[in-house]
Amino acid sequence: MSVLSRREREKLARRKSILQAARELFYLYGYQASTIDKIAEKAELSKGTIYSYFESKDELYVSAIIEAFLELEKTLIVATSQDLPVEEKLKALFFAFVDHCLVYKEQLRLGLYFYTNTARKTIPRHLLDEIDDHTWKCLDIITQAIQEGKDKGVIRDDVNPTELSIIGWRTAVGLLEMAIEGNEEDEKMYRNLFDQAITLILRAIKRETGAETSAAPE
Amino acid sequence: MSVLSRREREKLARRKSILQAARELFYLYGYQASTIDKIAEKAELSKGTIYSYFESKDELYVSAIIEAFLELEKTLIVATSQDLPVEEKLKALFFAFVDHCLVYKEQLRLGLYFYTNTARKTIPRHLLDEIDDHTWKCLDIITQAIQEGKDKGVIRDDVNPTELSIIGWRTAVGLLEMAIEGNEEDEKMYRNLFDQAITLILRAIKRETGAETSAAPE
Amino acid sequence: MSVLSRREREKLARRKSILQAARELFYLYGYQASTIDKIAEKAELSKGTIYSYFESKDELYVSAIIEAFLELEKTLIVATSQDLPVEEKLKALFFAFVDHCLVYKEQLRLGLYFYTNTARKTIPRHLLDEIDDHTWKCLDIITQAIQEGKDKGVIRDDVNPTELSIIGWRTAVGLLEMAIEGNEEDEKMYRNLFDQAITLILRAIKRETGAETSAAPE
Amino acid sequence: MSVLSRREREKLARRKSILQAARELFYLYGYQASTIDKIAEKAELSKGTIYSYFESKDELYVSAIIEAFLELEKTLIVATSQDLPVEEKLKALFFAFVDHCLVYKEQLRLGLYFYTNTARKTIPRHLLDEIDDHTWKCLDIITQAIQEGKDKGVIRDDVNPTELSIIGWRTAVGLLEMAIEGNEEDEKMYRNLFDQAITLILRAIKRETGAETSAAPE
DNA sequence: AATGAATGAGTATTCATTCAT
DNA sequence: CATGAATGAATACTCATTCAT
Repeated sequence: MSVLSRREREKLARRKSILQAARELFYLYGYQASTIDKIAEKAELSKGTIYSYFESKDELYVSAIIEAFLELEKTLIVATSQDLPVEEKLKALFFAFVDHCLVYKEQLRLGLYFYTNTARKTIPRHLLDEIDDHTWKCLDIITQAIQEGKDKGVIRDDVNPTELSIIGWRTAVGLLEMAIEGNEEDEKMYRNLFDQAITLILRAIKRETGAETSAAPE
Repeated sequence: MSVLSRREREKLARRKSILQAARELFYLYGYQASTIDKIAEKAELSKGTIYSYFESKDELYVSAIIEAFLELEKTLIVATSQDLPVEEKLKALFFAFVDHCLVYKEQLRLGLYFYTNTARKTIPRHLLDEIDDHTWKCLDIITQAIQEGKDKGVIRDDVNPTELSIIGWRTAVGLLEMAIEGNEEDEKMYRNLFDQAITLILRAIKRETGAETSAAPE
Repeated sequence: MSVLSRREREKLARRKSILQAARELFYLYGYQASTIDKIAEKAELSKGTIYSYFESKDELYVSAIIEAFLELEKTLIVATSQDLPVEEKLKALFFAFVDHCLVYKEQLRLGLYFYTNTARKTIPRHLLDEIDDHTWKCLDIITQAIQEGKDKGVIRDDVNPTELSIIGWRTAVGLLEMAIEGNEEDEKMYRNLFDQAITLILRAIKRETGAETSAAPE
Repeated sequence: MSVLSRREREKLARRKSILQAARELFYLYGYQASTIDKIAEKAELSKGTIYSYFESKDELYVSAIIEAFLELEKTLIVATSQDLPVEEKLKALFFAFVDHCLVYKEQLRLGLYFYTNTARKTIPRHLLDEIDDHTWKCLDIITQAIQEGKDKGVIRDDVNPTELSIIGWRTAVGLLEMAIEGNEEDEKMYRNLFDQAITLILRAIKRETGAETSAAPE
């Protein structure tokens, strides 16, 4: 089936295992503390090999972010493919993102560094663009779900789907950054905050149906 | 007036100028890339002098965060002291925070690093506590404004002021992180997003008074 | 013959050359003044390479002491293996030690620092133990020679071999510390002092044979 | 009585207190770790003041050694002034030195550094000479006591007083270096070693009087 | 004369990257 | 291709010494 030779398959597998090791370490210890030595050791490869797959630590780092994005995309697609009422679907997407980040914490950690760092100035443009592409792909999935809600008349007309998707996304990010630093014990508190946040957003964008609004008729 | 000797005043001024230099560099280049050498050079002082004012780079860093918080607190207090209707006041607080961060961008950058970093494990506990204290002080100002809104019957009963203040704060942070990376040209777009975000929040927490909702009957 | 690969042999050789450079510098300039930079330069290697062979300056330092001890041990074993009368053997051991230190002066210097230094508190226990082990191994060689003398009835019964070996050792050390500071011209004077010292010790511990003491009354 | 003005007396007192502080710290923490800052703090003076009394840390260090020598000299003079039999007096001198060093441990510590260090090359000649002078003064006291013993026929004719004084001195130093590093618990062991050492020396230099040797005739 | 703030050369150590084998 | 030894620039921090007040 596969048109890849054994060699090529091995190369891909090797690349994967480097990325895997890198992601774990980057998440656990941050960018600086995750030395190429440690990554090589964890990947059970030599330092030199790392460099034959990635040009620099920075590229490895960005590749790790992209890898995380690929998984996130898959998760979001699964979530959006479910046949759910609009509100439920938006909630599902919100939590798909939140839960994905709580499991693959490196996604956020990596992203945090990405925003913080000088890296932004040293990383080659095409890699930055690639990350932006992935960000937009994810946002698009959410945007479409919102548009769908508007089409169905469930969401207010004055809602701009793109803007709302960004706001929802960044709200989640803002809370996640806090959450992934918290103790395990605070988990419930954080879950509650996420719940409150999406509930609040949904309440704000729902169309006030006649029934509801004119609740107090007369 | 001042009971400080000239020497003491000079020391304080010098401390300020070190902090100022540090904040700028920390913002521009991040924690790691802002070397003590560069900070000293920017402050036009010698490395040794930096160390006579701050015990370590970590302490300088945390002090810079605290300095930024002190200014933020002042800004928030000014905002909350205005005699405004509840909604207006909450909006004012939201933008007081947003605008403060857009000017003193290091506030966010510093904070980001604070969340990201292993530093969290190496920074002395009392400094961490100090930062947490300042965070809570700022949140308290917002929390009180929300409570005020509940007391006045403008905000829904089911809103938990503390939780809402956190959600609003983190929403702002989430968006700000994106905004401070953007180009100047995108400024309007970001301003619009902030507007949308606070409008959305306010709409979601406002009590639906009979009058308002059924407002437009027919 | 050798089961070591070329690589392994090279590593060992490199390690030796680092130790050699370190020993010379430690001797010439003392611990503090012998910077890793200078050692690296002398060994014609980079600083980083030093650190791939030794964990820290302390470890390098202790390793240098141990290296010196290994050579001393060999020298003492050669001396003690000779088939000599007791007195001659003790004298041979004394001068084996003295001459070894006069050639490998760093042995003493290193040891001096070892005794002087705070290092004693910072050096990892197992390294300290290793040094102590080597010290005792050397002392044991001397102790046995003394015991042999007692067994043969040449040395007084009231001599405690262990204690005497320590006294002899430290007498040599005390004189050596002075000698290695002296000018080349004073060499004869020092040699004379060493002679006097060992003669004095031997005279004091020799059993007073009947003949000599004329003990045999009558 | 004193022809010194108050000013001068104060200066001398200040100098003493600096030396006192320096000696304690030099002994406790060694040369390197005893910073001018700490010495100044201990002496309850400012750093600048230290430098108005001593040209450099090195000079302060050498002055501390000399101060220790002055006290040692006094102690030895007291010991030698007692009207004791030759053997007793030599033993008294030996222990005067040993005990002095065990109390004023910095004497040895300082001396150790003195021998070890590059200092030897950086310290101004006249200071080095001064230390040598003091060393010889102390040795002279011992030398005279030995000569006295020869004159009285208690000590062997073939003993060279100067050489013997050096040997005894360095034997003590060799043992002391070991002793001052040992635990308090080992004190007895060390005392025993000192005893053995001086006993051994005395036995070796005593003239073997007919009476003594044939001691057990009859 | 005393002070102590400022200086800056000096030091151990780390780690991304290269390249000979 | 993979390896891992070697490199050396970079960095936080120290401390003897100076000098304006």
